[in-house]
Amino acid sequence: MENVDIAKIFEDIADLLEIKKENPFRVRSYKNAALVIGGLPESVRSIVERDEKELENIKGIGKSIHEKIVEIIRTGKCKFHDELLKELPPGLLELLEVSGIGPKKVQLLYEKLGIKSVDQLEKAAKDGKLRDLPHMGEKTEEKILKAIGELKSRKGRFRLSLALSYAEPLIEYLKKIPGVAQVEPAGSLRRWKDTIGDVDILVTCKKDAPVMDRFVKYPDVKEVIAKGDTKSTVMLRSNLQVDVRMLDEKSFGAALQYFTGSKAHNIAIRDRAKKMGLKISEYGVFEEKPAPEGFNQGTEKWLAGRTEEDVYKAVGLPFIPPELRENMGEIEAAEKGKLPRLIEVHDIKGDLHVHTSESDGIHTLEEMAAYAMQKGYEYIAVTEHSKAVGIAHGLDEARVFKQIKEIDKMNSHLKSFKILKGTEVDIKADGSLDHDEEVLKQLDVVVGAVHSKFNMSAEEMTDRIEKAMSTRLINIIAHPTGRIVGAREPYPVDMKRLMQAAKKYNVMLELNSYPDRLDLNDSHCRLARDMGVMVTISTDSHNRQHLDYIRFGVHTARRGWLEKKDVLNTRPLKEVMKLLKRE
DNA sequence: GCCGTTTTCGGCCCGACTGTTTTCAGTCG
Repeated sequence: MENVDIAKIFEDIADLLEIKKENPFRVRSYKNAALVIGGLPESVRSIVERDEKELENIKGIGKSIHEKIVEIIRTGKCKFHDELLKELPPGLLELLEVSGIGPKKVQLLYEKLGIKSVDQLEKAAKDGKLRDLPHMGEKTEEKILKAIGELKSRKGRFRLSLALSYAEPLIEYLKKIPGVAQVEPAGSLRRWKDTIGDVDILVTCKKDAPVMDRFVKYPDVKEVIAKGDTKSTVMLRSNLQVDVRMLDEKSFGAALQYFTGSKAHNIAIRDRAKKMGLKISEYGVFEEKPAPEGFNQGTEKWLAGRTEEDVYKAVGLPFIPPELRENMGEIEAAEKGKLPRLIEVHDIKGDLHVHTSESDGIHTLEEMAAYAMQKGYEYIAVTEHSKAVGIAHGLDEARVFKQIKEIDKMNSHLKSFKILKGTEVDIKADGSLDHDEEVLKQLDVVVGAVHSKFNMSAEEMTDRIEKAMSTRLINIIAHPTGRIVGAREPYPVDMKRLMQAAKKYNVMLELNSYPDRLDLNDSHCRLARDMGVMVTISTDSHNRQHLDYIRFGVHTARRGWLEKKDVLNTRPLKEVMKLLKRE
């Protein structure tokens, strides 16, 4: 029972209570609890196992939800949840996934027509039975049918890199519309989350700029979902939904802050404002003045909203970088002036995990090095697979020696750039390494990685990796959780114990920037930071363009509050060599 | 159901768009 599973139970409870027309604030409590639990860096299970009382310190979790969490951890079930599901058919929850259908409509459909599944809803809409219900007509039927079709074809969220590949050209297109001043993406895209639900773009422009007309005519638009004067929504051919909002310059910062989220962060900021007698909306920060005698409505005075800095300043805070806005301690840190000085993409001085055509890459050593130099790097480490990874043409010892010679020769011609000799040595099932000690000792950097038997238990897998580290031949553990998006779930590993071992054996953890590999996430980064384990951000490049993926890794590190000093490859070559000092 | 430097009771974030109305309810973000 992981955090996501527990969060899902509370989400279900909230939805079911809402359908039952329960107290909306009670509903919100469960929704909020789901949000909080989903965003925790540590598994609730381990918190409960360590000390149940620690749950009391988590904001948004009170007595009742606390008890339910413990119940879920102990028994794997929640009685209250089960009872609600007995009372209402589980299919009702599925109905909520149809866009345009909320709890009120679900309730109505169930009560009047006995609809309790998406299929039944589809049939009723096709038969024209919905139009007799209040607030529903023919158009509603059409909309519902369309939404059901989309739900059925929907593939879930978009990987950040994919969403960016659609969003960035659209942003350029919007910038070219006459009269447009500013165009900024907001939402989870701006927070650089691993996956994106939809894209929010904010625009300021001259009064008569034809933003909405042009936007809905963007060549990649498949369907216009809504078109208004200040807000429009379209579906791109890729099934990525995009919202564009037009704003006054005066409120651009407030809107950017509001639409960047996260929801939890904004609620906390608004709450803070309220306590200061202020109101924050997407239009700005307002001072609320009480109603004068004889009037029942007070007035409000606009205070700020032009920039995000102004908004934060109005509530007594410094600017908080979007990547931190998760209500995970950033507001408290900002209050105390203790926000991290986050790592930047340009801090990266080299890449310590790249492949060439010698194993399973497509570009040669020369080509990879040339591209890295062009990026302004000081060094790269060539880290080919070892022989156990046959599918990747892993190198045996003889080929490693051959590559060492080749690199020495190239380095002798290079001045301000160095190619480091390395390997991505396979950690075999018993924890032994796939290269002899003699070979490994001749290399500048040894990256260790698991490529087989992913179905071990967390205990076994952690033992396996720890044993490999205990040889003291490894500098870096690559893809410590092994996740490949869309291809393989992460393998289980006890991350805390792994980090303790990393500290003991002076090993660093790799944050893989490759977009398919979200294997070291922001929570892991925070854990590494708290435990004093150094991280390296690498691309695991298999062609030279992959070196540009470094920005994804850097932003994951930013979400994990990492600073320049926490990351090995922000350091100049000399320091890196010192830190890699191999005995 | 949660929370508290005005409160252990009485609040709880706010506005646009749509489709249905004829002044508004529901949904969404």
